[in-house]
Amino acid sequence: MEGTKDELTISEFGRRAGLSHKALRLYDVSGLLPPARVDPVNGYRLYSADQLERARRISVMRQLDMPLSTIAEVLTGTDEEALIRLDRWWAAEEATNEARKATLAYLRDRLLRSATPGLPRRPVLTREVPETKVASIRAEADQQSLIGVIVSSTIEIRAHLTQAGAGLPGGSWVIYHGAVTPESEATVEVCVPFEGLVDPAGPIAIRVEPPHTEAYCTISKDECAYPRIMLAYDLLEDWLRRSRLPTAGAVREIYHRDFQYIAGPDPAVDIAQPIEGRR
Amino acid sequence: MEGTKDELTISEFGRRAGLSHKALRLYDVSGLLPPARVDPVNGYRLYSADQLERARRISVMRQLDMPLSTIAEVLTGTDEEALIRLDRWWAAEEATNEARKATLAYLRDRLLRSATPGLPRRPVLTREVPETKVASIRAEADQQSLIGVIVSSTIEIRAHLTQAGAGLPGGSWVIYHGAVTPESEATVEVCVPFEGLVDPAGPIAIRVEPPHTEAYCTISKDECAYPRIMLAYDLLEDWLRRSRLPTAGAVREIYHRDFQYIAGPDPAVDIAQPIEGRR
DNA sequence: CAACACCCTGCCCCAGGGGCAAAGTGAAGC
DNA sequence: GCTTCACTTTGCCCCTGGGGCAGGGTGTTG
Repeated sequence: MEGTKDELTISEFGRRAGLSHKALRLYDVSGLLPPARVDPVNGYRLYSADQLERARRISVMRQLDMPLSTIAEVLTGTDEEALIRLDRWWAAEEATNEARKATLAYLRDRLLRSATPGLPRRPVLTREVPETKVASIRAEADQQSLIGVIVSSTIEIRAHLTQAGAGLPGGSWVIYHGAVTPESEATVEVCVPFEGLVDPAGPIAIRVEPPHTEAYCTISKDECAYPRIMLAYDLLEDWLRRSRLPTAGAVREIYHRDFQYIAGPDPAVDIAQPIEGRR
Repeated sequence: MEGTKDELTISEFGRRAGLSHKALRLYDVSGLLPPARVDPVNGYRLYSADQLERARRISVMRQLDMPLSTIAEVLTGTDEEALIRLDRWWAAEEATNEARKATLAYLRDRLLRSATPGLPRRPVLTREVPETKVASIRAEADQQSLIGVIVSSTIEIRAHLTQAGAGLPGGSWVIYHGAVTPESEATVEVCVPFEGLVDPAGPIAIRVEPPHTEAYCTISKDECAYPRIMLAYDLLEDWLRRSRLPTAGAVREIYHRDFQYIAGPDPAVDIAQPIEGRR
């Protein structure tokens, strides 16, 4: 025993703090909790009783599944600052948990739909789309930045078209040249149709969208959030597989004329897939 | 392109399912999602379009942070069964999240208390404890089994003492011969004091608890749950450090005479630490 | 002097992949 | 036929947060 000396060996310290000697060794080499003193002869780690408070805090934070790097950040500075950073981290955790809940709801729906097949609550239709002149911006986007990219690009294009005196028949769409999932980013192309003569400018390109046939499915703004929106994609793909029609181009989301980014139950967006139609 | 053939290469399949080729390779070797066919010449993995549904489900479940082994379990059998297992898993996740919330509350309290020092909301007192004859059961317990072990041991001892015709002055306590944290288990000793002459039986030992001085702190049943109960331990330890009195034995939780495992705000439990008192 | 309880470092292991290298392979263009 | 490009395979090392074990040093106690 150490008696009156305030130096604790690693296992004594670990016992009092609720940490294994393996964890303490790790926290030492990572700099999160270096011992007060290391015996230069032994190499023994010697902790002071004053370090118990920090060690216990670390132990509790690990029980919250907080990464060591985050713990190190949170525990710098005063306790008031630590409290603020802790609350901020927890808010982020709550947010991801909300996202998990939404994902769970989607998964349940998918399993239920498969359990009771033939329940296409929204029809998939086809239509002919005429040749259209569009101004577009291509950008890389991940799921976090996607909405921001779409909104800002649309505004930028609209401003350019208006300034150029072009006619705006309304509506716009986003072509997904790859899958934007929580893990992978992809190129998206924001398109705004117009009438008249307009020069390209900066990131804004002018091109002609060729005429085509597309299969589409209309959903509301409420159904437009990830992962709920996946249901519409599933529906469309199901229809395509059953109809045996080959696809002809990238999938797109078409925003109706009066679309605003405010939630609501009214039809507002088409999920569309160009197909090789009968001409 | 594969054309009309229903065999997809690994990257095509991954693109359609939202899974990386690394993940697919892993799911193959782990048996979670083996490809429909492996070309014996190439070694190329060839997936069928029918496997897309399972792959997408796996992808969504991974977004929920479900371990691969759990996914494999959940996805066996019919979709209805899968749904049930999914809900069961989510209920467990919710439970751990509730526990995290409680731990967060404790951590915030600890940081707050340290931020505004000198806030001992409950007094720590000392008292002399006379020599006492007790019947006790020692058992290994982790945090999950702890309450069950305590309750069942207490009942077992009480039954034995009653049957032996001993007098029961009431109350009981649990001595922690080690730390019971969410990670580590330890030996706990459930003690029931009695009067009269009783034989030991099975796991029940008879011994004399020596007279001692102890520092203690009284809390309510509400405050008795982990990790909230840690506050009482902190309080006691703080007091001990400031009083500079050496400890003399293992810490214990003393349940008052009328203790029942029903929540409530009334004082019900003493957290006590034997100390080397002035005789 | 031996036994035992500690302590150290170093190595391999887990999930769930990411990243990179070396090597084989298929199809398309020239 | 040859090159190029895209694609595939295997293999290895990396990350987090430790657990477990081996081999060797140390300090106290009987």
